[in-house]
Amino acid sequence: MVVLNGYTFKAHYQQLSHSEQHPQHHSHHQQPQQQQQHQPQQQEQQSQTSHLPATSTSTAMTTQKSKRDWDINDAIVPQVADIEFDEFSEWSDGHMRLVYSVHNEEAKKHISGWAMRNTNNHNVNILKKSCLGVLVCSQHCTLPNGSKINLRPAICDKARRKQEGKTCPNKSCRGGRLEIKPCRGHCGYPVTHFWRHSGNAIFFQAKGVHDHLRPDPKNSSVSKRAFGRVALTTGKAASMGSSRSASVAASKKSVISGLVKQVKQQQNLMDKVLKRTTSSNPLTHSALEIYQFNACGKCTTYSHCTCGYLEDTTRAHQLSQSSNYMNSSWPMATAESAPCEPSANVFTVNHQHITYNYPIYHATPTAATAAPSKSPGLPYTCISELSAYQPGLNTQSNLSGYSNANCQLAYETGSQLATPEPEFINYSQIKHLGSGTELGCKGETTPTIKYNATVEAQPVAGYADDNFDYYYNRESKSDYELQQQFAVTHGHSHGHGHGHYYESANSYNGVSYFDTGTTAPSNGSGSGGSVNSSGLNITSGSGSGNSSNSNLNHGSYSSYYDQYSNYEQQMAVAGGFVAAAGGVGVASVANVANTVAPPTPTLTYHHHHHHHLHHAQAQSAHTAH
DNA sequence: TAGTGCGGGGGAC
DNA sequence: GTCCCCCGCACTA
Ligand SMILES: [Zn+2]
Ligand SMILES: [Zn+2]
Repeated sequence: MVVLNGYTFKAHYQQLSHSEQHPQHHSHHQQPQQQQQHQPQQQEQQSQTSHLPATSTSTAMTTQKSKRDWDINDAIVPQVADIEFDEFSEWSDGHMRLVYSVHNEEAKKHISGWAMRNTNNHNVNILKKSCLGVLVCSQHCTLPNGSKINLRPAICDKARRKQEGKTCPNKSCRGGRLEIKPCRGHCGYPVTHFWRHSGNAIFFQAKGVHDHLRPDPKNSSVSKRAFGRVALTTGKAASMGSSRSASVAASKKSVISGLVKQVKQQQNLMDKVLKRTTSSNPLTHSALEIYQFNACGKCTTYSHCTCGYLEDTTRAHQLSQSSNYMNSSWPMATAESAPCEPSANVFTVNHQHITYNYPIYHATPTAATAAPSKSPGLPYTCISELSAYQPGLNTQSNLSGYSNANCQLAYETGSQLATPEPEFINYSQIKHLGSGTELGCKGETTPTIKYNATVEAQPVAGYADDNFDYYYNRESKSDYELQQQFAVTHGHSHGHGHGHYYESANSYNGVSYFDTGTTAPSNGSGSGGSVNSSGLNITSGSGSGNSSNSNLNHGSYSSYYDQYSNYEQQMAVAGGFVAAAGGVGVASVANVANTVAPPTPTLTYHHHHHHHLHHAQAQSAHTAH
């Protein structure tokens, strides 16, 4: 099952929606990586295309809204039945959300075919990764099999540095050097993946559409040659993995397949962009879908955004002119910088960096006009396209955290691989969120908090079989929303330079980490969580992660396991929900009656600026005040 | 040796 | 003060 933009896409629905828009695509199941190299990207691709937003796509889909409408940053994410887990998608692309079983080995490892590297978002509960793009030849040479150099950047910084500048593995290439073609698939920033463990599920969310081909696997012939393991003879197929003893026929065959593969990938890549240009009317169904599909929700400009698709014939043209892969940068460089425009009274979601999050929606005419200035020195203009959204249309798309806003960002193609990427609620913003103030783009100061669950303009026919509606679909402000609001308004605290975000709950104190392999401890007994009623300073000795507490799960992904498992279970009983991104402390759930207000998740920020305290120490110091 | 995640902290803003 | 992002550490495969 796939959840996209607030909609649930069961297999058949995916097919349906897909066939409606992209009849050429079918099954959404991904191929194993091995096969990937030999098969067109189509099938994988479709996973992405089928995730085109749904807004008004079809009645079926609209009515399919379910408790699967979650965002990785929701305080509460749905609980998913075992049978509903998605198959692992190695090449997920586009804005999408998947739910895996905690027993899914691949999911547990947070792997991806794309070169995704860890990004420190200072949120131990949500793992963020950003795409490193691909390694290409500076000469853009062509391999004997007709394809281009398209290698997988090493995840390890050191290893990657060694890769860069190496001579092109293509023997027929003169002077080519390997260089990184950074991913800019998410409003000019790298595509990001988010992982979060909760209950019996692993929640995965991807943001952005890769603007580059899938990198060859590390063990590809070209890769081996490039990095010194295997020699690649000029006549041999490069990335197809043909053996040295391959016959001429086999060689030709692989050459062809190599060509076919990359050409198809390229085609798909262009399709991803071109399809966004097919409609020039932002209000048309497809345009709206595309909006939702591509918008990062934070950036508000689309005129130059890599995510853009509106009207952009120029870009499309340039794209189509590019050879096998696009140039190191998008044609946006030639685009004009569009001024920010006020948005209508529409909702959007604030995806500021630093992530604990409850996406912040703002519905102010002027809110979405600020320039995020995400990356200093980089031209980054924002225009809200939200005006395309009429409240009556369907704001459900916002539920997923994606607004129909785009951005424009042009920055140097350098070795900068980090990910200044649009994200979630900003801690500093949280603390400004008070009563009904509003917060616009980064840098603005007048926010109105709206949560995923509450942006809906039009109540959707509910699901009688669970409490989803109760929490998510009620027209009036729900308890859930109130909780969330409380959480946020109280979640702020000592926002200082370096620290981490922790979620805590007023009624909680207890173990911080669970073994992902086991069920969450029953009514957790506390192990050091200390909570104060203000929610300002909550933590536990184990709060810092895997370093200081024997209670910790030393699995590499234990941190992403929801801390609120107990509560989650309670909620599961009560309403089929899983409480969220818990930070520190889970505790006597008994106090948190299932029908009563859930424990208020609060955000705690540990100040470490210029201090070298361990978390436990930091906490003591902190609570001392 | 590389992949992975955690997290300190410099420094730009 | 905020927070992007570089970097090192620990651990694993
Ligand atoms: Zn080359
Ligand atoms: Zn990418």
